[in-house]
Amino acid sequence: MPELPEVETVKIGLQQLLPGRVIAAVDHDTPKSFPNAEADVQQFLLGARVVLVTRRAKVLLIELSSKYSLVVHLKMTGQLVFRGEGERFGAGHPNDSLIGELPDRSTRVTLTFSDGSKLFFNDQRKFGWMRLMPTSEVPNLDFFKKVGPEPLSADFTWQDLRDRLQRRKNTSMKAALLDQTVVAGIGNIYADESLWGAKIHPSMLVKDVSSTKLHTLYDELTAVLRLAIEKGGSTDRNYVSAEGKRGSYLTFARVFRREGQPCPRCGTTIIKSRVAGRGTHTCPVCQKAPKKA
DNA sequence: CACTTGACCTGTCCGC
DNA sequence: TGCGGACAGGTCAAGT
Repeated sequence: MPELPEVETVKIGLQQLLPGRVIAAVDHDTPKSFPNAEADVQQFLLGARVVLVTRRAKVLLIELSSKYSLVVHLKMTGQLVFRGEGERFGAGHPNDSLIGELPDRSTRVTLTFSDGSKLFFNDQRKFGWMRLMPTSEVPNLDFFKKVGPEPLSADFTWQDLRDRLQRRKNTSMKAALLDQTVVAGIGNIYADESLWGAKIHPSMLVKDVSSTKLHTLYDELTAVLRLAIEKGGSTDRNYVSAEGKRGSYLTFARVFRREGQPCPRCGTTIIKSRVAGRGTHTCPVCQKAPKKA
């Protein structure tokens, strides 16, 4: 579900809401969603204070005063929603919350803070997880050792994008952009949106795309990620912010989920196909398909 | 090694 | 209305 802009939006919300709160209790259902030893929970989670909330790639890091961190991956359908004590508002409430009473049937973990407020980890498909581990060991996770640079960091240049994509020269542009070891945080939505922006067909092999096009892709990718963060991310069905609010980027999307509608650049009907095993949206005129091999 | 495909889960939508 | 199959924004393991 959530890609970089969605996880960033959740992080911004949690960083405003959580630091200083002390964890008083935890409830969870499947070990898959919360794969932590009970002894660690007792010693390093309960009684710990939240110090800082950060993000790397699509992963959230909730740093605790115990020198442990809660590492959270929302995968496809995860949500992290905060509720103050006594708050039970749902859809239609003035705060624009998308979801209702919590916990609900997708709630996998509930953290209760000493002031009565709660953080709910919901995950319909159970792909996501919330893992407690020493903060110092987080960078040693396989995922973090392999993951590529943050596309919005100040020192990430178009040449970096070009060089890293070209490590996957024989694969499609779409597969290369989705590869988290190339660049961190890009998923299906922003891959399609940025490739449309740069007029690159997702099936084009990386080696067949010019440097000029890759420079344009860098501009489009960074712009679309920034816009999406500004709009609070994309809500298709599941995603909500830490406050339970929808993101509005899809209102601005040019091709994603817009099959059958006109291309905003040339008016041709947007089509949906399958590239790299994923639903893929393109303008058949703006994005010229490579010749079949 | 580089690259692709299937598995992990639940819910929803679409066609018959 | 019911049922089967395809599909959904991510990542791994296993396959070619």
